[in-house]
Amino acid sequence: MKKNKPKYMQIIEAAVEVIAENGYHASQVSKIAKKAGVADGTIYLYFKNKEDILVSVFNEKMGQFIDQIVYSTSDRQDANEKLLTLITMHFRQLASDHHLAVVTQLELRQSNKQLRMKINEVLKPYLVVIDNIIREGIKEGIFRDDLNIPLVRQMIFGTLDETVTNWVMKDQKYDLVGQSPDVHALITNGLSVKKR
Amino acid sequence: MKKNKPKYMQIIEAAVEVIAENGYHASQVSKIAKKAGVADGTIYLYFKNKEDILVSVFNEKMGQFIDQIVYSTSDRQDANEKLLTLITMHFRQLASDHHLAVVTQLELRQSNKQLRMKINEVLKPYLVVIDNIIREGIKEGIFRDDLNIPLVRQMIFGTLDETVTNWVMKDQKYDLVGQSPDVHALITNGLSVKKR
Amino acid sequence: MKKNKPKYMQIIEAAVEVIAENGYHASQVSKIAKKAGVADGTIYLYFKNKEDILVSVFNEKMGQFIDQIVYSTSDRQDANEKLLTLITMHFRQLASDHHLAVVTQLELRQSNKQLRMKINEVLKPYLVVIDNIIREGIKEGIFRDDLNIPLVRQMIFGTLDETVTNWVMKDQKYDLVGQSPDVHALITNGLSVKKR
Amino acid sequence: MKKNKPKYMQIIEAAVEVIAENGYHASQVSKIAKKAGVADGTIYLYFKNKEDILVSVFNEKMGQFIDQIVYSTSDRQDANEKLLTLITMHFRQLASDHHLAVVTQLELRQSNKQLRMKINEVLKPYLVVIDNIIREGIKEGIFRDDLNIPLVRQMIFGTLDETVTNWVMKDQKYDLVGQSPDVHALITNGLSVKKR
DNA sequence: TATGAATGAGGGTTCATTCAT
DNA sequence: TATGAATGAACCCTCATTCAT
Repeated sequence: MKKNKPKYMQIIEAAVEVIAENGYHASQVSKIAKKAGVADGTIYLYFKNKEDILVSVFNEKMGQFIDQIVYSTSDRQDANEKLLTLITMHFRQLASDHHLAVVTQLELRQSNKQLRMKINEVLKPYLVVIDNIIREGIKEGIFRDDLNIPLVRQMIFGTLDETVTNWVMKDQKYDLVGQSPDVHALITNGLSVKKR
Repeated sequence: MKKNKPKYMQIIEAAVEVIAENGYHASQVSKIAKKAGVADGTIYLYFKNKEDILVSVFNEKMGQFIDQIVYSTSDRQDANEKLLTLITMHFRQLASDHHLAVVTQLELRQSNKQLRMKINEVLKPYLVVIDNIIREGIKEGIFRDDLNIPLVRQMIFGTLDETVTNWVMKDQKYDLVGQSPDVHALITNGLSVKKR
Repeated sequence: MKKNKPKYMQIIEAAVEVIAENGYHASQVSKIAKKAGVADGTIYLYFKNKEDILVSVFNEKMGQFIDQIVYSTSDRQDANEKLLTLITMHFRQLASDHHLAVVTQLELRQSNKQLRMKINEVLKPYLVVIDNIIREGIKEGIFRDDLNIPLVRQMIFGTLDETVTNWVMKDQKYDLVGQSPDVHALITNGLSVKKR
Repeated sequence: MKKNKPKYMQIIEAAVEVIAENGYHASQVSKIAKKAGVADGTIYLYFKNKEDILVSVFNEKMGQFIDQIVYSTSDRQDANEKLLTLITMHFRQLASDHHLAVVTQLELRQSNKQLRMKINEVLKPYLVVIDNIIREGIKEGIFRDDLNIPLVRQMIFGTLDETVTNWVMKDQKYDLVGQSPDVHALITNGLSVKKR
C-alpha cells in the first residue's frame, strides 16, 4: 500500500500547502515536488497524474475530517445534540487548519466537473451521517416527521458550506466556531416566531 | 454603449453555450468566436480579454436573474410570501435555462479567486434583497427578532445554492421548482416539531 | 501626384511623431492614422502598406536633408570648406529636429533588410555628394591623390553617423554642432602628429 | 554554470544561423529549437525568454570577438601597430564568419532600444580598448595631444562599422581584410596632403 | 526507487489590411 | 474619397509527463 510509505503523505501535505499559498492554478507539480523535497518524477511513482494528487488530498484530509465528526457524534444522546456537535466540529476543524479551509472552500472548487464528481464521492459518508441524524431526530419525535430528508441534508450542508466559505472569503477574520449555536438554532427552529 | 451592439450579446450567448458544453477550462476564445459567428479578433472589440467575457456573462445573466427576483418580490404582501417567491423564482429561472444553470453552478466556480471576487460583487444586490426580506419579516412580527441577519442570509443562499447544484449534478433529472414550498417550509420552520 | 494632396504630408508628419514617441515596433498604423486625424482605411489610399509609409517618411525627410546639404555645399570655394559645411549641416539638421534624429538614428534601423535597402537608395545622392567633394579635393591638390574613394566615403559617413547616434543615445544632452570643427579636423588630418 | 552545458552553445549557434538566414523578425523560437535539435521547451531551460537568447548570442560572440582583439593588441609595440592590428582583427573575424557578420551588422540592429542598450554594454570593453590605444599613442608622441578621445573613438568605431556594414550589404563580395592598411592610413593620416 | 533534463502540445492576443457603406 | 468595423494569421511560453540513468 503506497499510502503507508512516508513520501505519500509528504507529498499530500506539500500539495495542501502549495495550493493554499499559490492557489489551484498556480500549483504546478514541480512546486509540490520541491516543497515535498522529492524530484518531479518521484511524484509519479505515488500518483497517477496531477488530478490524482488533488483527489488524494481531498480523500486524506476529508477522510480525517469526516472520521472526527462520525466519532464525535456517535456517543451523543439525542439528534439535537448530535446536530450541534456536527456543526461545531465542522467549523472547528476548518477553523483550526486555515490551509485546509482555503483549499477545500476555494481552491479545489476550481477543478473541473470530473474531479468534482470524485470529490463528491469522498463527501458521501458525511452526507450519510447527516441523513442518519435527521432520521434519528424524527424517530425520537424531536424533528417533524414530514421532512424531505435529501432536502434537509442539502439545507444543512449548504448552510454550513456557505457559512465557512463566507468566513474564508472574509479572510477568516471573525470567530467561526462561535456561530455554531446560532446556526444550530436556525436549522432547528427556522425563522418564524414560535407558535404557542 | 457596446451592450446595444448586437455582436455583444451574440458573443455573450455563445460564451454561455460554449462554457456549458465544454466546461470552463476548455472554453477557448476561438471556440466562442466560432459559435458566435465572428472572427477571433472581433471578440476583442467588445471585451478587454477572456476574463472580461466571463465576468460579462455573469453580469448580464445574473443581472437579469436578480432583476426578475427584485421585481417579483416587490409587490408581495408579507415577508413570508416574498421569501417563497424568491425561492420559486430562483429555482424557476435556473430550471428554465439549463445552460445557464450549468455555467453558474459548476463552471464559473472554477475561476480563480480574483474573478470570483468580481462575481461576488454582482451577487451583492441579491444578498441585499434577502437581507431586506428578513428585516421586513422581523418588523412584521413574522420572524424572530433575535436573528443574526448575515447568518440567516448565508443559510438561505447556501440552501438554495446547494439545492440547485445538487439538481445540476444529478443532470437536472427531477423537478426543481416543485421543491420550493418544502424549502420554504424548512427555512421558516426549521426541523423541530412545533411547540404548542 | 498623391504627394501634393494635403493628407499625404499629414500622414508622413504623424508617422514621424508616432515613431519618435513610441518607437518603431509600437507604431501601429492605427496610431499614425489617429495622430494624422484620418481613418485607418484612409492611410491605404495614400500608401501601399505600412512599409511604404516608412520608406516615404525617409524619402521625404532625408530628401529635404540632402537637398539642404547639396545646396549649402554648392557655392563653397574649396573641398575643405565644403567638407566642413557638410559636417556642420549634417549635425545641425538632426540637432534641430529631435524627432527626426531619433527616427533616423534609432527607430528606422529596426526595419528589416529589405526596407533598409530601400532606405539606402534614398541615401545614395548624399554619398555621391561626399564622393564629389573628395574628388574635388584631390583635383585641387588639397587631398592625397592615392585615396580609395569608397573607403573614404565610408569613413566620413560612418564617423558622422556614429557621432550622431552616440549623441542621440546619450539623450542629446550635449552640443552636437559644436563638434563639427573637431570632426572635420580628425577627418582631414587624422590622428598623427604632423610631419614637418 | 549553464554555459558549460553543451545545449547552451548548441542553441546559441543555432540562433546565429537562424537569424542570419531568416532575419531578426522571422526568427521564431521554434525555428531556433529545430535547428538546434532540441524541443521548444528546452530553450527555456537555458534562456529566460527570446530576448535573452539574442542578448546571449551577442554576449558570447562579441565576447570572443573582443577577447581576440584585446589579446592580439596586448603585445604590440606602439599604438600605431596596435591600431592596425585592431582594424585587421576586427575585419578578419567578421570576414571569417559570414553568419556572424550578418547578425551583428544587420539583424541585431533591428532590436528595440532596450535590447540595444544591453548590446552596447557588451561593446563597452571594446571601446575601452580603443580609448587606451589612443591614449598610448598620445603618450608615445605618435598621436596629436589635442585629440578629443570620445570623438576619435567614435570616428574609429564608426569607420570600421560602416565599412563592415557596406561589405555585408554588398553580399561580402570583396576582400574586407585587404582594406585594413588603407583604413589604418586614413585614420592616422586623414585626407590631407602631408605638409612637409 | 529516485532523479531531473527533456519534451511538445496548446491558446490568448495583436494588428496590418480589407471592404461594405 | 473617406470611413472604421471586421478579419484571421501568427507566435511566445508554460508545465504535466516521460524516460534514460
